[in-house]
Amino acid sequence: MKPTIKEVAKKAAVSIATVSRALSNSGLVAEATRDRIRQIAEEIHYTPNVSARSLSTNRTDTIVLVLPDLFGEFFSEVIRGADQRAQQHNYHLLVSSSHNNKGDIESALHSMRGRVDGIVIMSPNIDAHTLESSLPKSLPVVLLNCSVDGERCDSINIDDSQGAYQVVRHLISHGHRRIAIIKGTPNNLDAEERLLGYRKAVSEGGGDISEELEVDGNFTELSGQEAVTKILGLNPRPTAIFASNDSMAIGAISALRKNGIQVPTEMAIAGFDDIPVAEYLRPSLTTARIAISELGAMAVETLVNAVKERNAHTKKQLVLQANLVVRESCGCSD
Amino acid sequence: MKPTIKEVAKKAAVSIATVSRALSNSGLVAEATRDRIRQIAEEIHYTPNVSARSLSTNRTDTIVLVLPDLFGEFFSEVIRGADQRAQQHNYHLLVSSSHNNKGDIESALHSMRGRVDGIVIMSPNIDAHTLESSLPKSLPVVLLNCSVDGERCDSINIDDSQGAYQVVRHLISHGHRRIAIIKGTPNNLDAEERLLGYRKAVSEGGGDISEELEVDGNFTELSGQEAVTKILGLNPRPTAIFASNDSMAIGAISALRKNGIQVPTEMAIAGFDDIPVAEYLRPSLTTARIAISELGAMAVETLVNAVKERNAHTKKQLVLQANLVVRESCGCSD
DNA sequence: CTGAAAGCGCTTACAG
DNA sequence: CTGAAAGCGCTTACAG
Repeated sequence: MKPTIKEVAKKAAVSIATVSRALSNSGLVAEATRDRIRQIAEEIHYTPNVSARSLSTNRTDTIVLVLPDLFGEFFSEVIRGADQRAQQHNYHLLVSSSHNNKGDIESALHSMRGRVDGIVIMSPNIDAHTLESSLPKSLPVVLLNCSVDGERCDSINIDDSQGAYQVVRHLISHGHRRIAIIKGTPNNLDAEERLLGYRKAVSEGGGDISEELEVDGNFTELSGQEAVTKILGLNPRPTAIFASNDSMAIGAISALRKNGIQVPTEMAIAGFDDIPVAEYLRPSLTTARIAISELGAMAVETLVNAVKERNAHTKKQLVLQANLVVRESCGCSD
Repeated sequence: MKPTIKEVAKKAAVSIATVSRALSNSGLVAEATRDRIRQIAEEIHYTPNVSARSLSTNRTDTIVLVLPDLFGEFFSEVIRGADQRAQQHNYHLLVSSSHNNKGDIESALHSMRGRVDGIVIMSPNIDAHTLESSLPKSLPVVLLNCSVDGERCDSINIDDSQGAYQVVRHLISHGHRRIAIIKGTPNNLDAEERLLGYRKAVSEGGGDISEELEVDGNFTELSGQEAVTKILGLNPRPTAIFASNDSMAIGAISALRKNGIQVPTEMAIAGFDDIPVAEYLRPSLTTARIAISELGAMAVETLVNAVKERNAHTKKQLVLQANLVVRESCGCSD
């Protein structure tokens, strides 16, 4: 079976305490002893038992990333950034999707107790109370796009309203006055904030504000496609669409093309997120860029710091900017 | 601090053995006792210490998915399927990217010892020897798209050559005789197999076989874009392009459009994978469909079974079919 | 610089 | 049905 510290100790003719110290670089061990122990450990392929170590040290060197979903490039970018940063810090990364479901979040968080040193949770559904009550005390937590305020956790939020404002403002400045929005998932923090940014830009710019211009969506390509049907039924027809994320913009463009409507000449479109594929579409997508993988990396960085500080540090509230990227789909690439 | 089994035992006035049995459903415990213990555990928010349990049981209820990379929709779909199935079986999912790097794979596999009950590894780089030697004995392993043969592990492979064959055959049957291929990453198993399928279809169909038609790529959008430059320089110019995956097809279409070349009328294109976004592109992408999330789910299913069988089962070699999906980009949607 | 021993918090034969 | 006790494999004060 798997060799244990005892075998190493026996072969090296030392105590297990010395083996432990030699292998973990802690405590003073005579160089010769240490080298001998290391070599023997190598020879018999010894690796310390992780559970035993964790039980002693009360650390797991593992963190978890709880995401609402794992569908699409947005989340894969978050994971990529998180994985990379976790590896840099020698942490293992557990991932878990909560399906935006209260029960799933609670059971996920519950089952993580003792399994991880800290938690990054992205839970944009507006349901602050539930989330707050199911968060473990005593364990470092970083909140990503959560509507929970309070100084108990570090948090990172995207400046959604500002990003949406910039995008719509850009459309306005190029003459559009009747701009539809495809909204994100209902009760979703990012969706709400982007809607507010849209409204602010439209009203400031003297554009049409009306409920019929605010069409339902749920952040998927399919919902973007479906929204277009409604938008094309409006009278007068809007001249531009702001999709609350890139996936819906992709779906929308697809549907417009199917209907024989040229983008951007007959209908301008812009999205939000700047997922990697956005620049490779034709027309390439005008959008509000957020550094998605950086978001994942920042979250992990913040969490690792919290773990090192034993959660006794002053909690930070970070905001990640979203920046307008003008490409072809809005028809005003100047 | 976190309550332990002792506190529960004390409050319930029983031994810790009884608490353990009551909470794990194992062993007979009087119903009344069990209910009382459960209630107390609930009250004081007791959760068993995972490390202690693992140390005793020698199980971790965790599996790991080692991927070459985390970039793009392909891998995110694999993770999604794996996560879903792992949750169904009450396993936790660790993810790790190896960057297709020998050292990273070894250290990843090494650091997993004792941390997981089993490993799913996708390592399409052709480097069977290294991989085989760094695989842990005694731990269940499922190989995804690896060129390792042998009956020591379960394995799942995509039928790449057959999929590529179908796609190219389709192009041939619609009159194309000069078809370029954008190859995948060098020394990558899937890339090689797709190339073989391409060659077989072209030669059977009486198309042009030549080295200049086989252009380098590395599975990224950018490389697809770059490949187009070379392809457009060929004389005579090919009438169709088979990109070895969808991401490169997206990059290729982007570059063709930039060059003012209409897809599919002036140049037909097909990809491989059927990533979710493929059907929402305009033109929508003709491709070889593989059930990507299903691949991740199958891998986990197979692994969980191996864990339950204590790895003493007969190992299976599974092959996942790829099926032609005809859409707009090849110009022959009939 | 090294060792003996306690302790981390569980599970599970073994008795009764 | 329940308890006492051994044992899982480490780490880490405490001595020396």
